Amino acid sequence: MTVTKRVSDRAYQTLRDEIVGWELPPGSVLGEVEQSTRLGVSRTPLREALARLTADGLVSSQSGRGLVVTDLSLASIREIFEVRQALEEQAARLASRRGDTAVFAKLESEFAAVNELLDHDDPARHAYYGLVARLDDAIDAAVDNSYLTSALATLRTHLVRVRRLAVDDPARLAAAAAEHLLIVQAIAARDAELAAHATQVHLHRAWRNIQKLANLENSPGPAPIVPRGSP
Amino acid sequence: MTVTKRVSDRAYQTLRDEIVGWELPPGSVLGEVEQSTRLGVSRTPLREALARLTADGLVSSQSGRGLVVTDLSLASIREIFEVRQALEEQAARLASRRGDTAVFAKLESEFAAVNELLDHDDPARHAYYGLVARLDDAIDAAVDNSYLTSALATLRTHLVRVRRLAVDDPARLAAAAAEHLLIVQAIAARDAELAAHATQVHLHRAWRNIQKLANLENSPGPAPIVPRGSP
DNA sequence: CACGCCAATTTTGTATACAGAACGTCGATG
DNA sequence: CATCGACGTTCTGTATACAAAATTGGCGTG
Repeated sequence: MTVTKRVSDRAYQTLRDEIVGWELPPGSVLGEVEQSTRLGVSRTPLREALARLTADGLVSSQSGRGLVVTDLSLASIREIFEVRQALEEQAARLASRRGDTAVFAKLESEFAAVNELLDHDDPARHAYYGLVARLDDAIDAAVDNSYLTSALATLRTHLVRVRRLAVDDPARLAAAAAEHLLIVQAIAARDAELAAHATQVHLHRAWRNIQKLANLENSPGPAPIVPRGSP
Repeated sequence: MTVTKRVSDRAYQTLRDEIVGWELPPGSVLGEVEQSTRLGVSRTPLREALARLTADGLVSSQSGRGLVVTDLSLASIREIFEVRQALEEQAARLASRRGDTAVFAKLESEFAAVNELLDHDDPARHAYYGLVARLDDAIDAAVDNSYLTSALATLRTHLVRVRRLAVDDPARLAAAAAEHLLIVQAIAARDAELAAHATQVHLHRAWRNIQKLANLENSPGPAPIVPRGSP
């Protein structure tokens, strides 16, 4: 357990968790004095936390009128996925070349048995997402590229926020697990091209699934997935 | 001329320019009080500037002992290029699909006549790099993806710092211009695949050129390109 | 002579106070 | 009744003061 003693780090993590956990939904305005009193910290460390969140792209200064939580329109999710396509394909390629085969072989066996994880009714799918997180960690370690790793980290933060929109689809989850299995197999077999292509397939299907869900919720039109609003 | 009135922004831009301009070479330690007195600002806005530089990856906290300007080893440049491969290929693809053909056709004619720019002896190659910057801007506008654009912006900041290592090679500059020409032609012709491949070719050659220069300077060994030191 | 510990100083992290700017509101006037 | 302007409130941005932590130097001891 990494105990962060810096107050600004605690404020950052708290706000970040609240944003990705939808306790602070898109459009929420974050006044400095308001949040500093709420979190019990001074304005100085809070400003540092907000600066980091701005750098992450989780909040942005809406026309000078305070900071607001970035919205999650379908268009912005598409933008995230376009970057994700580029970075995750590259990560899959590099991991195939540099990764520890044994590590990915073990992950392969775990993904092969993922049905058991999905059967245990775990409302938040903690076991499954934990396995995916361990795959992400293994890829990060394999690529050994701090720039790529940090870029992927911020992307994943945004994707956790998106996840809320797509959780309730067990069929999609099982399909995603199968797609992950192919990616891990390719990396374990040091097949960079297959890993890259399998990653593209996975992201294509994930994006299509999000599009489908968005169309179901508020059909039709290019409207934002969630209405703006404060808690 | 965008006049930045915020003191923290001025401090950020000043430090950023000094870092990419090698006035603050890699390894320089940036004490808060030292820099705040030097720039004539208080510590609070300076800390915000340093936080942004940290987010950019230009400075990092070296084991708690103050902030230091990130070093530019050959390994770190390779990492930058691995991310660049992924993002610029994607940008080229998307620009080919979404770009304004007329804009890129005009840039195409300018790159075709780039020899004239390179003939005028401009020590800093301002005209040439200005043209490249306009190409970057056109691509940013074409891709219309804020996440991708901001990621490319930070990458380009690092690349300006790298540029110092590769300026003195007119033959390479002419070759790079020809490579850029092909990329622009492909985008103007809406040939996404060719644009992607031409981008890969360009980045491959640019990286090879940097490797060659690094080997010439301090052969052999995986040593950093520049020795660490303060000004 | 080397290793370790203690103290002094510098440095970072946090809090608060002050100033300036922007937004909203209330009132007055056309 | 609508619109424009001025005032007040509230916000961000900046500076400074305070506290805590870490490093460096020196001194003592093994």
